[in-house]
Amino acid sequence: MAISNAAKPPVRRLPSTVDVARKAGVSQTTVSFVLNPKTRAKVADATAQKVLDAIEELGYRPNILARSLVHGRTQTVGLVLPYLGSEYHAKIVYGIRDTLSQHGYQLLFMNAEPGSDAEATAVEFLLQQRVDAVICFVNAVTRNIAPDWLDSLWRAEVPAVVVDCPFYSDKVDTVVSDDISGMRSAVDHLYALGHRAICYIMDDSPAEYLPLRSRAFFERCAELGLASDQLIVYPTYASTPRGGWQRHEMMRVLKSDTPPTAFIGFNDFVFQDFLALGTESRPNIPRDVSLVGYCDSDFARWANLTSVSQNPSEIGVAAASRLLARLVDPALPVERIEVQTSLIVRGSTTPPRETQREPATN
Amino acid sequence: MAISNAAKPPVRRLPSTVDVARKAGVSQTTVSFVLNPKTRAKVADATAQKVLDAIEELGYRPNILARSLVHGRTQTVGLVLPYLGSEYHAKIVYGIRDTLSQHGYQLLFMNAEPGSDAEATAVEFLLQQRVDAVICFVNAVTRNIAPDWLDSLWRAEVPAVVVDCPFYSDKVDTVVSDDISGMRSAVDHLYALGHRAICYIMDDSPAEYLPLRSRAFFERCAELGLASDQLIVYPTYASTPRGGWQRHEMMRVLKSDTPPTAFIGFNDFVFQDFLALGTESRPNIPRDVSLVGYCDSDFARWANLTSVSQNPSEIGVAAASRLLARLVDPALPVERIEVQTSLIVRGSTTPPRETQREPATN
DNA sequence: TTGAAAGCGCTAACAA
DNA sequence: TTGTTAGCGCTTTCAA
Repeated sequence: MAISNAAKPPVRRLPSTVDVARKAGVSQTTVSFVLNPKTRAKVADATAQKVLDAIEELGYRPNILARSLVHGRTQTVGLVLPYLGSEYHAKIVYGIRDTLSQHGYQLLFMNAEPGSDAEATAVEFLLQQRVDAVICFVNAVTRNIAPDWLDSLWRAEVPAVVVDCPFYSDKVDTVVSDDISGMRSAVDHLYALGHRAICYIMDDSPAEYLPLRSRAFFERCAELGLASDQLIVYPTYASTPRGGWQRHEMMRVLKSDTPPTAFIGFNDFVFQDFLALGTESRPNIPRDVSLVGYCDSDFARWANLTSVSQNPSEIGVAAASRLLARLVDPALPVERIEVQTSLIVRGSTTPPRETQREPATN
Repeated sequence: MAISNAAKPPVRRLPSTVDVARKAGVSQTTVSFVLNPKTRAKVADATAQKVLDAIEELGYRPNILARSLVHGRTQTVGLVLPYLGSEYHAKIVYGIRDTLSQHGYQLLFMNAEPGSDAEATAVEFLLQQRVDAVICFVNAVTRNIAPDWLDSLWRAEVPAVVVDCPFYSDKVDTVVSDDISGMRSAVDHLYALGHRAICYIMDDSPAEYLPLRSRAFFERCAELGLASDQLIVYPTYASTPRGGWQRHEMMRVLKSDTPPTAFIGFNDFVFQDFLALGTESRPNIPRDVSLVGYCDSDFARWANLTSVSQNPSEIGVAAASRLLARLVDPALPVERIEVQTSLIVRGSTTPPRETQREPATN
């Protein structure tokens, strides 16, 4: 507070078109004409050169704020990003950024913890900045509950797309990964290899908000007649478990009466400490046990882990494309776009050992 | 006028203070007074309520662009971020964001590949957006060569801080990690444990642009009388090597005539495939060989890897603080701020095996 | 080919 | 307590 009061620096006015015009001995209009490619031809070359010289001398730089004020458009799309360090989100954003920039839009991000007040503030700030459209992530942390800012977004009638939205919305376009077929492909892959006892490592979402992919695991197991009672619940939200916790849990399950021959993780990282461990004390992968992750992270690539890719880049492209379409025609009906997953088969999956053939199917 | 309105594309003008004023039956000034906390008291409650009702009814939302145009300040800091998926950069940005928001500044990001045209465009765009200050990263990919936009930043006389700047700049404040003492702490740690043959895994920067931490490795080895001819050069820039490449190189070195008893990596990730491997074929960590990484990434935490932390959050705080200081006093002398590293000792380092004691010191 | 002038939405003297 | 008015920097008719 003291600082914001003290922060009263002398407002240094930057050079404007008026300054440039005066220096070049022309009118403000002429300067504007020179600056705008569409009107550049209206000005004689000699005059234009004088203007350009003045611009150079003064270090003039157009003020987009003023331009946007006149045009009523900013050629800018706002994006609220919950996580900066996430490969998955990064790839989505790259897809968005590249698609938008090809169409002359700049992508402006803000970052805020998912579910925080700052997140709502960020959306509001972007709206007040008059971005032409907004892209947001609705994160799992929000527990499938539509945040308030989703409503203000809708009332603002600004073209918007929500990515990763776990719940259905009839107010705003959503782009999501096809979690269900993604998980089915993982189960089916193991089933085809001969596995009949699969342990699922899931996150600790409350049962009523179970992510689609978890629900899909149980459904597919039921359809195939597989037991799905071997489970590890990973405390994502409560607290990050100590290194070694995950390994310990997996070893415990493997030593049980009905040991699984394969694990499926709700993401790749649940296998991290299991794989990083000095191998004396853990089974061989994939000879003793098969592993399937979810996310197709860099880690999966390094660890040679079979994993379900959500094709995040395509998610980004889909989101941006939808936005561009709605920018052209705001009356488009609300849509839910599902992006297909791909199973990336690597070295962590193989048929189960012969010895475990008999008592497998339940 | 009516004609030009009809001819125009359907630019939907959002409600403005004029609309609110008309609806509330007051003047534009009154609306402005109600909106601004500092002048709110000037307006009678009854009048204010009429204004607020009108705002609610119209779905009015202030236009920051216009406000900024008047004030000449945007209360916004622009940030160009080269990598979105990097934990390290994320932690820096969180530090920046939190510090700035405490002082009433919003952080607006743009993202662009380091060294690309888009990066220069992003800086220029932010400047044209009239952000009050700019923070950039100068990445190693730029090969220690000052990018052109650094110069335009300087000429714009906008308060700016460059983070991770590998070269010295007398034009702009820089905040960097103390790479030299960071690497020295890694070498010293191993030396104190008794290691006398250390293999360094470095990136493939050309010799003349060697990162400080690599230079520091060789210098410290020389000071301690350690051989430093065992090297693995990791092709960061050329192409990401296939999984297993790194492990293969490390095994090769370990089977040489003068095997090292420890490795230091120029980051944590060079050890990833070595650690993820089915352990039959690799030595035990730390019994057979010690490992020290650099970055203190999540991976290091999982893998129980000793690593040098650059304290990225502190880097962010330092950068933001410096920016705030310069915002108050633009005449501050240019500074290079070094943030201290911390050696995080974990389970990957231990004294070398007895058998290798004799021929160690060269 | 160039210039004058009217706004875009908002703020802040200055009046009333 | 409220209103009038003059800009902030730019674009864009319309006129010269």
